[in-house]
Amino acid sequence: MTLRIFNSLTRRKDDFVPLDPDGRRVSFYNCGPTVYGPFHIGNARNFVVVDVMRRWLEHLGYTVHFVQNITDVDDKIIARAAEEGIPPGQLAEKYTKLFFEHIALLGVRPADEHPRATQYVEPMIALVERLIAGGHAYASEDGSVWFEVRSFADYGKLSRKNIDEMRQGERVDEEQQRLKRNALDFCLWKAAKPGEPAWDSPWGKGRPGWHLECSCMAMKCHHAETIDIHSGGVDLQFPHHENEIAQSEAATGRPFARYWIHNGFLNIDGEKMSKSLGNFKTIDALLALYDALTLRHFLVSASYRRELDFTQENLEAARKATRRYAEARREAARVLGAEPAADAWKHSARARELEARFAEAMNDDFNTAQALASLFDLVTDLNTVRTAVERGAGDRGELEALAALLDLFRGILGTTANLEPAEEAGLSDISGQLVELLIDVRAKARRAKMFELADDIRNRLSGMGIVLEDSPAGTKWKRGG
RNA sequence: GGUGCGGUACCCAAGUGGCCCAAGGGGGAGGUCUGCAAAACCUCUAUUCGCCGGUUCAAAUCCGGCCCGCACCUCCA
Repeated sequence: MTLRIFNSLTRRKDDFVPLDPDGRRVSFYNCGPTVYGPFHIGNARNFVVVDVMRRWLEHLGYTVHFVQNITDVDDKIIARAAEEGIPPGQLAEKYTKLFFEHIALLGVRPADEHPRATQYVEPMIALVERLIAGGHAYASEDGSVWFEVRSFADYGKLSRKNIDEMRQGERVDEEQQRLKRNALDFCLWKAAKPGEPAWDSPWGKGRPGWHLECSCMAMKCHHAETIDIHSGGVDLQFPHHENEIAQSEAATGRPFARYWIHNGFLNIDGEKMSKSLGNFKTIDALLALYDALTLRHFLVSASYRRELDFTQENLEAARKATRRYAEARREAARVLGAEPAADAWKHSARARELEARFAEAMNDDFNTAQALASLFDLVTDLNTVRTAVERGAGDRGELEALAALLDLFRGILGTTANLEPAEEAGLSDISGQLVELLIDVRAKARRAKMFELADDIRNRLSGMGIVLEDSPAGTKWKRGG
C-alpha cells in the first residue's frame, strides 16, 4: 500500500516516491507566514493539514526534513511597522513569536527548520546573479531586478496559465510597468526607498522579492536543487509558486519540487476569509469560544483540498464529535487504571482491521475525513468493550488494544488529549469539595428513595453548569454538558 | 475573457465505473440500561448522488449539454 499524493503539477494522484536513493529521506517545504500580524484560522488550516501530512509520512517510516520559512521582511511588514511606529524588524520579531505561540496552541509541531528571509540575503543575491548571468533576469534603472517571464518556456505549467491569455495590464502598478519589459515580469530584488530596511547588493540597496525567498531557502535548507514536497494554500499556486518554479528551474535547469500540494480555502459563512477582507478570526480570539481540540478536529474533518466553511453550526458539530472520542478515551483510562502500551493494538484482530482502514484512507492523498470514519467506528467498539469490562464480562486486553489504537489515530491527526478542554478544571478546591458533598448527600437521598430531593440537587447543579451522571460504579460529575 | 474547484440525506462530509439500495460526524425518531435522567449501546432517518441526454452488461462515478455556487488570473494559507 503506497501513499498517493494529489500533485498539482500533474493534476493526478501520483505514487509518492522520494528522491532519496534509499527511499527514506523526504524533503518537505511549506510556505510559512509573513509576520506582519497574527495569523488567522484560515492560515491555520494550512499549518494543521501540513502538520498531519508530516506526521503521516513519519508514521510510514520516512525521515522527514520539514522546512517552513518565515518572511520577516516585506512591504506589508514595512507598512504595518510605520503604522505602529516601531522598526520593521521589531514588528516581525513580535509576530514571529506570536506565530510560534499560536501554532503550539493548535498542537502544530515546529518545523525542523524555520529559515527567516533576512538570514538568507547573501544566497538570494547569488541566485539573482545566477539568473542575470543566464539571461533570465535584468536590472532596471531604479536598482530593482526583474525575472523575465518570457525567458522561461515552461512558465505557467503549474497553474495552467497561458501568458497570452492572462488579463495583462489589469490592476498593475504603473510605476512598475515602466520599469519592466513585460507586465508579467516579477520582482527578484526590490530597490529600497529611504528609510526602508535594505541590504547592499550589486544593484544598490534593496531587499529580496517575496518569491525569491522561498526558492532560495528551500534549496539551501534542503541542500538540494530538487526537493520532494512543496506545499501551500491554493492562492499561492499563482503567482507565487509559479514564479518559484520559474526562477528556480531557470537558474538550476532542474525540476524544483516534485510534488506540489495545495490546500483549499477556509471560508467564513460562505465567504473567503482573508486578511484583506478583514473577516478573519485569530487563534486567540477563537480559543475563547472553542477549545483547541475542536478547532483542530474541524480543520481535519474535511479533505484538505476542499473548501471548508467556518460556521458556528459546523464548529458546534465538531465540538460534539471531539467530546465523543475524548470521553470514550477518558472512560477507558479510568477502567484500565494504567496506560496501555503504544503497540497494544497489534494484539487485536479488530484493531488491526481498523488500523488498515485508517491507513488506506491516509494513504489516499491524506484523506483525513475518511480516516475519521475508522476512528469513530473504533470509538463505538471501545465504548462497548469498556462497558463490558466494567461489568466484569469484557476482554481487558481488547480494551487496551482499542485504547492504544485510538491514541495512535489521534496522534497522527494531532487531535490529542493535550488539546482537550479541562472539563473538571475551573472550580476551586473548595467548590469541588462542595460538589462532592452534594453528590454524597444526593446518594443518601437516593438510597432512601427520596428521589424528589435527589433530582432537585441534580437539576440545580445542572443549572450551574455541573452535570451529574449516575452509573453502577457511582456518580461522576463534569462541567458543561 | 482565460484557468480551476464544487453541487451527495435536515446540516457537515467520504466515496469518482460493479464491494454503493452511498462511510463517518452532528441533528431527529424509537429502543436497551436507569427510580428518573445523563452517558453508552442498538435500530431507523438518501432505491438516491444539481438537471437533461448519451456510453456501458453495469454510472454518484465516464462523455455531451444545461443550471447554480466559489476561487484564481492582484497582496493573500
